[in-house]
Formats: sequence, structure tokens, C-alpha cells
Amino acid sequence: MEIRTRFAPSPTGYMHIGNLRTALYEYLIAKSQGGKFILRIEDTDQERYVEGATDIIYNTLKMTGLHHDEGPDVGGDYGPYVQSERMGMYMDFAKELVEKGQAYYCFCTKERLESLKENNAEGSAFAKYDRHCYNLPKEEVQAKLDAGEPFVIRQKMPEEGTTAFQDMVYGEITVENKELDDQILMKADGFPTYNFANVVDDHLMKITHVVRGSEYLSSTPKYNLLYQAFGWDAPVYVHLPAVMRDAHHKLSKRHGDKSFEDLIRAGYLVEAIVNYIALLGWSPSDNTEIFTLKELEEKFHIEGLSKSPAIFDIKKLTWMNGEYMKAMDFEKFFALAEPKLNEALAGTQLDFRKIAVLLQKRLETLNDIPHLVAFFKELPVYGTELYTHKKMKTNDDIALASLQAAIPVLEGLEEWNETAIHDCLMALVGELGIKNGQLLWPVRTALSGEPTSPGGAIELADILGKAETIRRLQNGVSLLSK
RNA sequence: GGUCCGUUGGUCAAGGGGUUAAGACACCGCCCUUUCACGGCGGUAACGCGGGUUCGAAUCCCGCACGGAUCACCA
Repeated sequence: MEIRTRFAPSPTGYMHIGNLRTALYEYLIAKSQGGKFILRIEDTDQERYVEGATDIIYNTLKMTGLHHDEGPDVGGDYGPYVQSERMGMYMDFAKELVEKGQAYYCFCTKERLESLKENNAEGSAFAKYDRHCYNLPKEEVQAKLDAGEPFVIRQKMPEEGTTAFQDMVYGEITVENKELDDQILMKADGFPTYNFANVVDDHLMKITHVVRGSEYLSSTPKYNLLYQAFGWDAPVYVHLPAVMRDAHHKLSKRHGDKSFEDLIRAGYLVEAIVNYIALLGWSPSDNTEIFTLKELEEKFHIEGLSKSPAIFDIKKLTWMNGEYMKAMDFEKFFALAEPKLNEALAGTQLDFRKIAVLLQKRLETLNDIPHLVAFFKELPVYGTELYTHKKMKTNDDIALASLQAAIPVLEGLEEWNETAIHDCLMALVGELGIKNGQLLWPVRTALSGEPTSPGGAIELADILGKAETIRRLQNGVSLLSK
């Protein structure tokens, strides 16, 4: 049997990292076994409607490579794939259940329901519906219906026994049927509840594996009973542990956690994000950590999913992002880096390609570029304490002497390239009888004005050019002479 | 509060009766006697607690603690 999974997001206007991970796993469960991945947009919550939100969903799936086989934009045999366009189809299914004795009409008012809760003996927040309307005589129900009284349709739960289901991650889960409330299937406005629409949609779309967050674990028995009531085969359930911000809170946009788009804006690469979130709640049987989507499709297996929540660690994502940056083809890297360089170094004649070469091996995110290269455009104001470096055995006096010695030999250079600069400076080191660092550290410092820089003295001098290099060295001399 | 679920270093995690309890991130140190980095090598650091079962428990069972989820005419 062909495996079919679905991603069923609400158009909220951004892609939550937890949702994206769910989509990834749904995609992988299907694709690792040659199945189909389906997109269904659950847009029935009009209050949450956000302009352009569905485009964000399409766009994210496209960027990440989680291509869906069926969906609102690509079509398929089981549409419509937008839930709001399916609204007409649920009432008949609900009525079918009423006829089977698995559901019933309820005419109770909100006020009566409220008072049921208040009078609840345990004083707890939970109160089951008392089945007042289940016991209504058939004729009375029909009379109320004929009179046009507002009604809902509720699922009739068994009063005895237990309901159990197998979850691929959590194993067998059993609940007492008496814990189950007669949940509403059809609302008074004629629309289905989420729970009901979900079951009907999943069945109609022939979804074989229902993959979702573990917050649905406790309502799954009700879903299962619904499948049974219809006489349908229940799907395989795969519940996923939450993605957390810290030990106590799920990741949430409202509390400032970054969405997928936010991470992209923060300079993270799509591939790195996908790779990293794959590892939040799943691990491969070997020890590898870096893989492409394609490789994931091959490696993925449900057994590797874990039960406990995982905290999203941006530091590890950052490291991984750097790994992707380093492994990238230079031309591709340059294409990504160039806009940032343009932005930071506008108006300069610097060789961006040379700078990019230095950057590629030491970058963590694209957004680090502007502040890392700012000194190329304008030497920052810095204090002479930078010249004192214990490991390099330098201090102000040594730095001053080195700089003063370096200026004339560099000025005498005919050719200006890394080899020439290197040879000339190393010769000077020999002449002065000092350690390499005692010359190179002061030069690097004078050229960058920063405690760290992407590249050493020779590389910086090459990129800055002869005139600017001399100017900055002289600036260093005058700083140290004071 | 009821029910369900979870608990291996700071973080992600492997391991499912006998292991020196993997690996990765982070952190620290050393090396790369060309500085900034990259890289290489190494180090600190963990089985929530209490009872069982067993020759032997991180692994199986029970209890407890802590944490989370859920209990809508929301999705």
C-alpha cells in the first residue's frame, strides 16, 4: 500500500519551526518509502486570517524542497485541498453517524452547558456533557428540527470499556471510555469542528499515516472511535515530541522565537535549517549529522524518532550553518555574500572576491559579514592596547618599531601581491631578528583596528592596496608615538 | 484537579540486563613557531529519587518527585 502523509497547516502568516519540522518528518516518512506527501490548507479560522499567508506556506515548502505531490496549487485526485472549500461535505457524514446511532442531535443552550460546568461535583475544570439530549425521544428531536431550532451533532462515546491505539512513537496508549466527552462534530453554524473535519478529510484523502504534534495524543482515542463509528480503517499514528525554547516552553513566535523566515533573514541557509531541525527529535542509526534532504530521505526511519521534547539550540544551528558555508561551492557562496558586501563596502574599489575567499572559511551566518568587513572601508578608532599581545610578545614599543620598519620596505615594493608582501615582511623579520608575530601582529592590528579580523596581516595588506596599507601603518605609528 | 506522556552531561543524543555510558554543539587547554580564522589533538561534564526483580539494572517492574500535554460550538 502506498504511504500518504499530509501537512495541514493553518495560514498564520509565518512558518513556525515546530510546524516545519512536522512537515519535514511527514515528507520523509512518505518519501523514505516511496509514498506521497500532500498539502492541505486548514483555513477555516476566519479570525486568524492573514493576507498572503498561504503564499508563505507554498514558498517555504518550495525553498526547503519539501515538494508536495498534491495540494491546492498542484491539484490531485482528492481535492479540494483547501478546507474552507470543503465545508459542504461534512453534514452528510455527521448525519450518517446519527443514523448509525453513533452520534446524536443536541439542542442544549450555552447557558445550560455553562451551568453543568459550575455544578460539577469535583469542582474541576472538566465536566462531561450529561447526555441530556441523547435521551430525547425521536419525535421530539424531529419536532425541534422541523421548528428550526439550532442544533449541534455530538459523537456518542461508549460508556464502558477502554479504547486503545498504537502510536509509532509512543507505543500503545489506552484510555478509559468514561473519560471521553461526547464531543461536538457539527457546530450550530453548520460547520464541522476541527476534530471532525480532520478525520473526514484524512479518510477522504486516503491518508495512511497521521503525523502531528504530541499535543494530539490525548484526543486520538476520540479520533479512533470516529473511524470505528464510520467503519473506516484508522491510520497509523505518529505523534511527535514538541520543539522547545527552554525546558518549560514550546517554541513560540509570540514569545520572540524565530520563525523560518526570521532565521533566513538572520542569515541562515535553508539547507542548514532543514538539516538542523531534522535532528530535533530524530537521529540516524549511524553517527552522521550533516546531510542533504536527499540523503535524509534515504536515512530516515520512524524508529529513530524520540519521545521526549527537544530544545532548539541556535548555537548548534549556527555551527551547522558555518559547516554548510564552508562546504559550499565558492561561486554559490560569493553570490550569497556579494549583496552583503555591497551593502557594507559601497563606494570602495576593494576586490570583493578576495574578501569573500577569506570570509567563507570563517563565517557562521551571512549577517555577520557587514560588521566583519566594515574595517576595510573605514579604519575604526582604536586604542593602542590592541598592540599589546602576550602570546605575540608585543607591546607598544615593539609595535612602534615594527611599524616604522615595515613602512619603508613596503613602500619600496614594486609589485603588490600576497607573495611579494609575504617575502618582504619575512625578510624584515629576519633582518630585525624578531619573532614573526612581533611584526605581523602590529601590522594586522594597524590595518584592521580590530582585535580579530578575517585574514592576517599579509592578506589584509594585499586587499587594502599599497597606498591604504601605508596610510594605515603611518596612522598606527602616530598613535603609538603619542 | 482527572487523564495521558516524558525524564542519559548546559544542549542535541546513542545505548533497551554485563560498555572505561558513544558521538555532536557549547566551554576550556594544547598544536598549527603567519598574525585573524579554519583545522588537528585533548579535557571538564550525564543515567531524577526510592524500592524491588536479578549473580549483575541507565536498561525490566512498582512507587514518588519533577516537567509537559490535554480536558471549547478554536484550529
